[in-house]
Amino acid sequence: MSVQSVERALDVLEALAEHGGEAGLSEIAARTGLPYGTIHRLLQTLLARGYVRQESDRRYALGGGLVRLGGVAESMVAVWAQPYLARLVELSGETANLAVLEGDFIVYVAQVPSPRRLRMFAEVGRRVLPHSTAVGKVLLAWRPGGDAVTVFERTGMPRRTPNTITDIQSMLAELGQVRSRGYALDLGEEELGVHCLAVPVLDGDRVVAAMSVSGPAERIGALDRGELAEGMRGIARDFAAELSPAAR
Amino acid sequence: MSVQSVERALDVLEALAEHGGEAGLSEIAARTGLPYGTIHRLLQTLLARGYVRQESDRRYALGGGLVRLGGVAESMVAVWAQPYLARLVELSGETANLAVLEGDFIVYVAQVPSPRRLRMFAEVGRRVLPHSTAVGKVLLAWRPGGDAVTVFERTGMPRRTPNTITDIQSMLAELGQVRSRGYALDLGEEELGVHCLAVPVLDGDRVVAAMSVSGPAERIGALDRGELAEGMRGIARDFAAELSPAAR
DNA sequence: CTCCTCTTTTCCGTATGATGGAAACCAAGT
DNA sequence: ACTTGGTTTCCATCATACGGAAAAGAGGAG
Repeated sequence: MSVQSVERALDVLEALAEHGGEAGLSEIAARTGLPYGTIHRLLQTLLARGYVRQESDRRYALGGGLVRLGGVAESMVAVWAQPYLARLVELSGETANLAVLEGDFIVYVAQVPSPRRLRMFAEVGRRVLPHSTAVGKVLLAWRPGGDAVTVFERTGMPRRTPNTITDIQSMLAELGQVRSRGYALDLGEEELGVHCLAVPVLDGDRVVAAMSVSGPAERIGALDRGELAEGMRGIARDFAAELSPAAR
Repeated sequence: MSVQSVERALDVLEALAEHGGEAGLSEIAARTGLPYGTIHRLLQTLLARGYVRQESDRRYALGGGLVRLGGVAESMVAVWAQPYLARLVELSGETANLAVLEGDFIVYVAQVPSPRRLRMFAEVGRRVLPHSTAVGKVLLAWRPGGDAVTVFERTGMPRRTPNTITDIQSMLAELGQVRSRGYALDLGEEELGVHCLAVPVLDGDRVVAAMSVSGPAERIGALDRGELAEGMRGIARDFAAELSPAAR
């Protein structure tokens, strides 16, 4: 049914990614539980094709080939998302966005703008830090364990507006709340006067993306959050279903 | 030495990417020359792991897993590039950038700013169209055959300034020149008053990235282009050597 | 400088697991 | 209902990946 060596090669790449993109042979062995000889052979193959590179201290790291494939894949996701984002716009009347976590940044990969005259636009491709956005909170709230903490340690939590949450304790509390109520808010924390509401796109219990609607504070404030979030979760679920129909 | 099934799985992924990220089984077979049964089995494996997804019309497409790995890999490249960009700044006195082609967009993945008071800054992560930048020209000039044409067909070539090259014939001539002299210029084609000079980072004869320096027209104009380009090519070569020491 | 330890790389006989041709299946159009 | 083009499944065969263990390197400590 499934090709063992390919699965293992993927295990190796994932182990490498989880180690921050760089690891020694033995660290990979510890993570994957595979014998040294096997890992080494797989790495040689990936190396020859440019999907892994070897540093001077003979540690291994993810290589440029993945950047290429990842880019193509990302542009596809944007296309698939279009109809779902359109539904979000219809539901809320506001601009809808799809964002993913890439490294430590939030990247907006697709958008459908609101039909209103006054509307948000966050150009597709823009990168922002996670702490000041609703999509960022969603993407981190559903991550395993201490992921969020380490991300914030690396990026810091610079103040963007007076409303930005800049201390890690408050943020962790916020993330807990986000998780329990199923959606995240951004009340002018990235830009004053701009509010957002975001929900996760879940594949099983793994978050693969976040969808949000954003617009001027007054209009967003006038909506019934619970109801809106409920509708958005439905759309996010449909989208997730299209992304991985019966995978795993 | 090398694991056959992994190599073939990579062939399949690359074939998919070259087809624009989406293809039927038989199209992949045509490209790779592998038997149907084999490809199908490999695809099932990649499918189960989320690196490929299947559309409702049972065609295959690159999946979300690649976005994740690609993101991690990209953030690594930025780190490795730092010292080389610093050398570029030292050489030119201007801001140095590293950019890659991601889908149809140019993405700036790393930057070291100039020490001058008046300096360029193009925030890392920014996406721009290729036709109006020196890095864009470089990345397309070294691509095989008609790649450049198809990219421009998809993106169009919107006028950014009076200097922007907006017609495809002139652009193809420009790319030929870029290739023959070994570097590309942007003379205020993306933004008036801002000039850039870019060189390719080559792995064998494949472009993996482009490095550029950019600054105010007067200062860039005062430099000896040939000499600067020569120095930059050396740095780009060193960087390429670090990226793939003895690969392929 | 030499020894010792830790990590990476190479080797090779074995049996596991990938292979691919061909047949069944499915969808869509005629 | 039939034909066609593409996709999925099957299975006997043997090429291939496997992994234990030994060799080679790289550092660090004495």
